Amino acid sequence: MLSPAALQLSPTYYRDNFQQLANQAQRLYHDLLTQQERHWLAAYQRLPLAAQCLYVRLLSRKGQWFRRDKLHYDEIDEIDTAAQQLQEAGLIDIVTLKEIAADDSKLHTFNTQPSELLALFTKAELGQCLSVAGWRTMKREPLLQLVQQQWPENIEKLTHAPLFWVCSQDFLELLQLLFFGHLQQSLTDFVLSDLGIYRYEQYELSTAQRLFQQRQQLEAHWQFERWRQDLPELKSLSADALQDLLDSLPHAVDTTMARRVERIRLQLARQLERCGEATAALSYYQQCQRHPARERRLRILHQQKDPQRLELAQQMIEAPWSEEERVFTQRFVARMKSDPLAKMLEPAADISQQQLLLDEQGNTLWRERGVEFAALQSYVDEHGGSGFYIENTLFTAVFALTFWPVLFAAVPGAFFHPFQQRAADLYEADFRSRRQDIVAECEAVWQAGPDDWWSQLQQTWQEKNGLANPLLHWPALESCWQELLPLAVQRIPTAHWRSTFDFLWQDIRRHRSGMPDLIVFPPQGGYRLLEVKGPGDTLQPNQRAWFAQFARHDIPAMVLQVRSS
DNA sequence: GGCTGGTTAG
DNA sequence: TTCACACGTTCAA
DNA sequence: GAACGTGTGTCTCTAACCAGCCAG
Ligand SMILES: [Mn+2]
Ligand SMILES: [Mn+2]
Repeated sequence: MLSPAALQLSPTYYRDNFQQLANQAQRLYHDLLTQQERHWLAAYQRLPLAAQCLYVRLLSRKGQWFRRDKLHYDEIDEIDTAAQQLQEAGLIDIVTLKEIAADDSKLHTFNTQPSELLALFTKAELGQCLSVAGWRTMKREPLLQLVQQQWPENIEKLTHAPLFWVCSQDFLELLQLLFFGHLQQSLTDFVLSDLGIYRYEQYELSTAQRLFQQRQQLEAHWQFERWRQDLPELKSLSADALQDLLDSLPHAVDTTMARRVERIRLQLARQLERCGEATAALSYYQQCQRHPARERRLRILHQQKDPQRLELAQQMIEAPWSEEERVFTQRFVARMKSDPLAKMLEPAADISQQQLLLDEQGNTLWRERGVEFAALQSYVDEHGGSGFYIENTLFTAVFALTFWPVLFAAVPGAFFHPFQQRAADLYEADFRSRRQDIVAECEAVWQAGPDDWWSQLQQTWQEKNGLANPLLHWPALESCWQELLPLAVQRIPTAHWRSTFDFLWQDIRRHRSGMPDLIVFPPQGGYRLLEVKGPGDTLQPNQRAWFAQFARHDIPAMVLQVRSS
């Protein structure tokens, strides 16, 4: 394990990171940039180091106004010189409150509200400098109201020090978008990685394929990502507001954007349903081609006794979009009381259940560490052997370690910046087929036999330990891995591994969750998966999908109904 | 003077 | 940018 | 019983710093 203290950043780390963003944009996307953007980048690149540093410091802070007298950076000796150079390069403006107060047009030029400038000062400064009677007892809000009313009278008394105005946050945003492909990651990711807080696989970056080919595509993404970022809490929105948002969703310009737009369309439509507008939601669900759009539609149509429900149900039975949808449809249609449809259903696989009564000690464990640990201890006490509380972690981990080279293979477009925890297309349907050769190599290892496979797993576990991977929760397994892995490899038959891996391959995104809580290894050999359920809990849809899969492949899984005695 | 939430930094 | 559980409410059968 | 909403704990990167607020 790397200790964070051992990793030191350069004094100008933030500028160096920004430099990487700028360089990549200029190298890969020069032809997609506007004249203004090119000039901006060129102006930045011509600056001396100290000015670049000051600029990036300011750019990465909130707001566009800064007080000179509040800026202190150890690594920038002459802030005023640097600021002067930035002004000459046209990257910032330097202005005093006196100048702003004297010229009405200044606020307009700087696209600024008085409140943005007042935000630079504390309550005490506002009250004392502007001689507001009784400011000490006022809250900040009413004080601001008062001061704004007398704007611009006397405001120069707040400070004689210059103010810096930085307007090009948009450009930084553009660089982020070009580098990461979205706006969720930022310069912070460089730091966290350099500090060793996040550690990423050293995959090979894809240079052949750009994220954006045309300015129009770039603009569409930019606008959408910004819109997405500013989206308010859905819960706070009225039905009308939701409909407006739904109607203003953009047309996607590529499959990536289409996926993101549709995800939001589903969320908005679902929220619209919660507002009691089920009928309106129907038409939005109809535009969606992914789960749970048809599930929601079928529920609504059924509730409204709409005749169309039969046709929809039939389509869903015949060609489900996902295992979760298939499992839902099978159960739901059974309750729809439609003879023709009922004939189309698969025979329902029964899920074996067992009761588990907890003693006094078990009840204590339940309260203190959760129902799963209580069930685990009680079961192992009674039946002997050993057991582990693993939920999704064991199977996704063994899968990820077995196919590690596949997950991080350098396929065109899969990796385009150094801070990805997964390939861009990991959750796409053709992920596996695009890497078929490497899949075959990895399968050869695990099918070579338990010993070869086991040592390969151990080696990858050691080698990759701690590297970011959505299928691997390292800390959760750390304490039990050495004990658990040999048992798992010996006791779980190859055929079961195969069907489990196949199921994961089928839909990595959805099938990474829903696996049972416990795995137990009885003294007489074999293994068993146990899903623990307290009194008020039943199988979730994704858990049903896994249990259906277990039934198809004779994998020993059951539900443990836990009751306290 | 303690508590809290937002911002900044590495 | 999670995942799962517990608990309470509502609704329909 | 089914479906749903909500709160909770787990996970969250962490710590310093600052302003605002309020109880005493
Ligand atoms: Mn669970
Ligand atoms: Mn459970």
